[in-house]
Amino acid sequence: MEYFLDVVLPIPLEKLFTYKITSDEADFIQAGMRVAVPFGKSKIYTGLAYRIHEEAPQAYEAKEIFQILDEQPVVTAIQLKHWHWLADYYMCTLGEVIRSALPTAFLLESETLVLPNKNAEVDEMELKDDEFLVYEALQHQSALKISEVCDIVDRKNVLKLINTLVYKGVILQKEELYEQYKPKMVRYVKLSDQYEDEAQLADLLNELTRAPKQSQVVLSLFQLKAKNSKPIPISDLEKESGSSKAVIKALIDKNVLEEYHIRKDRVEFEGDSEDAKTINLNEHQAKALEDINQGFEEDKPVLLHGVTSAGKTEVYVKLIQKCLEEGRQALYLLPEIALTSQLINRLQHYFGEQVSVYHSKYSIHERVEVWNNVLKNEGKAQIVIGARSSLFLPFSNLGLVVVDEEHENSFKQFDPAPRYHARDAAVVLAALHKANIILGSATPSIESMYNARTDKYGYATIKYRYGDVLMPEINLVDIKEATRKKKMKGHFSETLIKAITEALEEGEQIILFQNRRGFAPVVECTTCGHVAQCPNCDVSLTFHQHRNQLRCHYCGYHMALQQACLACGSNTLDKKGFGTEQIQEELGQLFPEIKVGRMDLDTTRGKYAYEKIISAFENQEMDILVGTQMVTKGLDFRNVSLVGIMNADSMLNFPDYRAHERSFQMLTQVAGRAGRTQKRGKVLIQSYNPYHQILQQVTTNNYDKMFEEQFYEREQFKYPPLVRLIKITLKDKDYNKLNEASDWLAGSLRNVLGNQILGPEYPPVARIRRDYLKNILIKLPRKQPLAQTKNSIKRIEKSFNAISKYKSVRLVYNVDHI
DNA sequence: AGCACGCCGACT
DNA sequence: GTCGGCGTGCTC
Repeated sequence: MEYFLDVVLPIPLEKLFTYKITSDEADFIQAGMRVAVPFGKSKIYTGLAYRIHEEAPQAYEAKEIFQILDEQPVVTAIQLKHWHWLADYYMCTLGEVIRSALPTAFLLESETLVLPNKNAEVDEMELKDDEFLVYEALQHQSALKISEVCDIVDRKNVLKLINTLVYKGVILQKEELYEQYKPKMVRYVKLSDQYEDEAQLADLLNELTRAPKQSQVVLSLFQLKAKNSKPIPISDLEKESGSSKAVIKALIDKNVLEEYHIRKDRVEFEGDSEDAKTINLNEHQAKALEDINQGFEEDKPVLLHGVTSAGKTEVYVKLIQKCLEEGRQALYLLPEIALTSQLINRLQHYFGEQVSVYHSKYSIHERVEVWNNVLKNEGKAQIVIGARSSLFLPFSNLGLVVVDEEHENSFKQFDPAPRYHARDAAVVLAALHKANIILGSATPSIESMYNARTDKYGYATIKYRYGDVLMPEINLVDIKEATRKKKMKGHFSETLIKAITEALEEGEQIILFQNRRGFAPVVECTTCGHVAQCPNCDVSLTFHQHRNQLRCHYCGYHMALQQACLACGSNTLDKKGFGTEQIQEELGQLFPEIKVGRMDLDTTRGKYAYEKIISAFENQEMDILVGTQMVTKGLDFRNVSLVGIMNADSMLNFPDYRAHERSFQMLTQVAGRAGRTQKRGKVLIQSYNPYHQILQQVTTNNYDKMFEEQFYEREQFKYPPLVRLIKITLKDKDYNKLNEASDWLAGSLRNVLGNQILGPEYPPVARIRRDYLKNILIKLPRKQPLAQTKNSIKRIEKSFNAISKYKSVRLVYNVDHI
């Protein structure tokens, strides 16, 4: 009997690939194990075992698998189900889901190595220059990677070269698989066994009198041993004895000390914790908890709508505690890693070492460890806090999902497929596990509120801030009027300057919100009107002060700021608009003696960059924090009494059906950072149009009014949640081909779906990274069967791909595009 | 997606 | 004349 294995490969192809396996392998392999398989001419890929069967493929001869990589499945059946749903719903392949779901360290690929042919007689005169360089390099090194060969000959394509060398018998090729994950080993030391004997030990100490450094090390070892009986890491011994690695190494070499290794988790919690039972909820929180549990009884997701600073976290902690008591795992999803550090501290305070963290700033090794801990249902992974990718962890027994700040757009993944919305995917995940799920926000998304009002979701609300703190006082500042009367200093109105001065005098901190990074978005020549453009994208370059550079925020292109205009040569360059950097600089001029910090994409690059800025601000090392939307997201600072929004108009005027909803959320959230203690906080919103309905709704904290109006508009103009949106983006380097192709595609779609098709249209930025873009939007009525429509779309895509001139045009689907 | 094979311009 | 560009087709 022959056995076969269907394998999912992490590539954007619909189909499974079938490999031949032996009957032993067939007995051993289970779905969800990783297997290394040959793919294409020479490569080895990691795939996921999907199904074992005995049906030999008809059209081709199946290859044999290369290696089984796991003893036990690393992916559970529930995960596979969930991933199928994702691939289906978000119109991508299972392979693409796997690619972003598995920690990259799990997906090893082979690398071609070039080895010298030891047996060959090489006539050096027979080799060309490039060939000789490679040959010579291999005399000193035992193997070269392809990329190293490229460096040696300074060329991009070395394939032909390598083939020639193989043909001439100079080199051999080998495919090498790398296991990327390596457990972290900590080095420990102990005294060699022979010195257990008192007499031997005395001799040793005698001997060492002439080596004071070494004898100090041995004495320190005894001191450490006396403190507790735990193994002694070399690093501790180094510190205790105050001597160098070399001294310890000498002792190890002399066999006085013995070195050994113990495997250690990279991420560990140290500290004390307090029982979650000690939390006392106030009456509002307790009522909310009751309503939540009511919703859970009915097996519904529940929306928790609590004002900023209402104490939602305590409610979550109670829910998590109950979930753990039932012996089930809990997942806490956050939109942004910026938020995790504050939350980790709070959760660890209650749940100690049961908390694990999972997000993209963790190293590939740390991710594997968390993955394995979750898979084995280890104690330390009972609660996982993480960004959207933690949805993919191998939970076996998930009991609760918390989606905090559920309105956040960053829950939707944009660039690589799967373009999923973590909140919606979490609802599905919870259903698969029969787990409870709670979505929390101070400003729920229109979608979730709609679901709550139509009884699809349960609903709980907290209308009062924790500890009876008052909602902040929000005032609008008309800067149109102020500008006319020339009463602005830079971007600061007199009102704002006065408020800042007052807060500083009181020793309080201030947050200033400016939804744009960099210094000035546009640099324009006042003589000829020329504006510096990105050569790869259809946008103007943004000026960044600290590096004196012009940068493109789409492709990362950058150039030094020119002294003179590139078009006409005059030196009348003027910086228009303003970003966080410029605000920071203006503050320096207005208030020279205070400390100003900045938090935006540019200042939060490293792994601990967020933590540094946040804790510096918490410790009041800065008086004012200037930031982009990052500062709006759930951060909790005690001493902030004033929040200033530099300009509310740019958000409101954004050309998008969500602009108003988003502005309301952002402004309400950032306002919520003010006055989190007894003193009532103050918020100033500068705007050219203070009578805008959204600004009025923000100042009166009228979510309901905002919801009614926005919902009405979406009903009128057919936008979600009343319809489903699928956006198809076409990309091509050739402008004319793109236009032709998108017209063809839109036309074919119209034949089937009629006036549900909008476009094709150019997006606001019509060229990115040298690719021209065009969008086609599909608006599907809620009741129209989704699966059927997607099938029609996929069918049309097939015909599209069959047209050879459109081959180079790439299609990107974005379901429920935001 | 990679990565091969295959056909056209700019250099030794 | 070759080298290297990238356009098309396939991967069990």
